[in-house]
Amino acid sequence: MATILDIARLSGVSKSTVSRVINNHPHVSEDSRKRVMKAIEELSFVRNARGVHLRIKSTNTIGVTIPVLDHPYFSPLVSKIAEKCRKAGYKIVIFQTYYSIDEEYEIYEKLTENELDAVIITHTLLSEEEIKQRVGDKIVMVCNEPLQTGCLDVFSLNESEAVYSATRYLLKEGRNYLLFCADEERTPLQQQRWEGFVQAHLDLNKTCTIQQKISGYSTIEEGIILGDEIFLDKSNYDGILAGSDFLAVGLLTSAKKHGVSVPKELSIIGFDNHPICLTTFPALSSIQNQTEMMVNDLVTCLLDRLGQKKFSTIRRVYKGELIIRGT
Amino acid sequence: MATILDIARLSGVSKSTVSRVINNHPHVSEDSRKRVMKAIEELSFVRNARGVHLRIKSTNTIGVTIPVLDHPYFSPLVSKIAEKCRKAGYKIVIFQTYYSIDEEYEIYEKLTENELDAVIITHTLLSEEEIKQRVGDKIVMVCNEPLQTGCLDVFSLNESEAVYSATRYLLKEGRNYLLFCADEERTPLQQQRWEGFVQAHLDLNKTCTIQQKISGYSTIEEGIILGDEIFLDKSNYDGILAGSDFLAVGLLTSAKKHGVSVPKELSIIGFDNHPICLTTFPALSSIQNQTEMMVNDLVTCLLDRLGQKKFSTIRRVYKGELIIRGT
DNA sequence: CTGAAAGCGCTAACAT
DNA sequence: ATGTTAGCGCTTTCAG
Repeated sequence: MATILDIARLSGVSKSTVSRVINNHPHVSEDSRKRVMKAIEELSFVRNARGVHLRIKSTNTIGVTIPVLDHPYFSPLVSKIAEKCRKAGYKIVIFQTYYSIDEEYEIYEKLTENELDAVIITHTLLSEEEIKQRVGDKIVMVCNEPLQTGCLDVFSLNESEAVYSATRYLLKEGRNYLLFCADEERTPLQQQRWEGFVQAHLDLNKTCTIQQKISGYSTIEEGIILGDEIFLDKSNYDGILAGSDFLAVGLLTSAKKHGVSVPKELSIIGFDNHPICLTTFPALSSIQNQTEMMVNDLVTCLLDRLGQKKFSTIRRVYKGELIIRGT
Repeated sequence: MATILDIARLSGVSKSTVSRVINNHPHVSEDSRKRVMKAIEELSFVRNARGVHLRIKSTNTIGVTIPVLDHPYFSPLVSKIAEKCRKAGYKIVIFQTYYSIDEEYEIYEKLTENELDAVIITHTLLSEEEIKQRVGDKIVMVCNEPLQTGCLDVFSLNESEAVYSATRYLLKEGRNYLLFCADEERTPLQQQRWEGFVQAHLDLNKTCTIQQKISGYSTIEEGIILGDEIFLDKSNYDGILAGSDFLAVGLLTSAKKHGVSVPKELSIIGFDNHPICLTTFPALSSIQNQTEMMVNDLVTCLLDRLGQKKFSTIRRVYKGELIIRGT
């Protein structure tokens, strides 16, 4: 592996000049430049990023977390974030956390150890305070997870309101015994959703117990499995709030199999308004959120932070919209 | 930001000893260790990875490419790869290529510039030779893309055979005019699939023209759009080989909408055997591949390469299986 | 068990 | 326009 020193020697100039050429600095004679380029070619030199990073104290890289790569909601979300950051000239790398605290720790470590210039987290099992304490004055931005202590910049959706309106809708439609399905119940997001669910019941003078909540299901397969359990003994649920559209589709598939008629006997509402909603019969009702705007604002804010602008932490919440289709 | 020098000074030892403590080296007195730990605590020191990387000439990081994050086939695939590598003690980072050659170049650059110890590519628009020429003796492994010139280690699926058997099946069932849908037709993978399609026709003495091939569709939405075009003017296709299950589901949705009866008038076969196959009515026929085994073998091989073992390039192909359901 | 010293590859004042 | 020099933060011989 040739280094700039090798290039310098071969082309008869100094390291500095080589560096100038590599980085397209002005004030290099055409002659020197040519000789350097030739040497680079000959030795097939490539810059060693490790040296650069140490020297310039930056890696121009932003980390983005995702619970698991293969996720119908988070994949498109992170994809959007990534695209925006790239356009702003940053390299972006994606980390899976597997809903694990230890994985999260590792990412914050990468940040504090300077492998990353900033990280964007799309979900977390930690409190804002703990994150803040771990990363100090390094930049971390929260996307999608509704944290609210103001330690970090957070851009999130109004989860409780979305669920509230969906729940209220179902109850007003005459549904009496609803099931609430959470994905990973430990996150603040899921807690907010549950609160919306409970609040809607309260406001309409309906009772609602913790029995109506079930956690840990999110995929199509899991929806089918869960449905097979629920519908086998002819449950008395007449409405389900699924934590994701995929889960909802799995439930719907199972309901059909067990002869439960949707929406006659059972109503189902999904989450995220994924295109899959259009493929079922009847088409799946769902909740759509303004993720696009959320991502735009977040990245704008991030760039300001990276540009050393000073301002107090930002917290912005985006509204959801209930989309009623056939289920 | 405190450095080991600060720690050394505060604890009254040398940089070397601090380094030994940080890295859990033996031969450090209990006393020194304690003083160093105390200083680390006091100054809330964290190691700067940039210095480490430069010094140890490694980042312990493996890059994995994915065309786009939000992809029903690649997401689970990359997820599996990532998990295996992590278990082997490597950090892994994921890069989106957006089916763009320039993005690919950037990743190879990261490899040659030593930001990465190895990269695994799950698809490519380049030839093996060009990749090899760009990365030299750095490690790049190919997963899923059926390259065959032997410059690199490649682990791939037998795409042509899978499509061949599906096509043959449809033709034998009496279907006469099939449509072949490719995702991104420039890749070798898609070319192999097309070859399988053509070969099956040849072997059964059927004609087949380039008109029967269509490219650039892969999502549910695109399936619906494509279906809306095809079924509007009552096409005479009586069978479709969709490049992915999601595309197939979109097509199926559109077919229903236009009153095209499946499987009576039209047969559809998807690809990848995603759980979504179970959610349609009739359930979607598809092609299942041995991705699990492919990933295992690939990572094993990668670890050998990283462990400096010498052996000539490996090329392994895994068989697919046609799964006939209702469509 | 510990410290001194060299050096990984690069950039950027500063001087000329 | 170019070279000299210092140094980013760390690990690792080598000597003691």
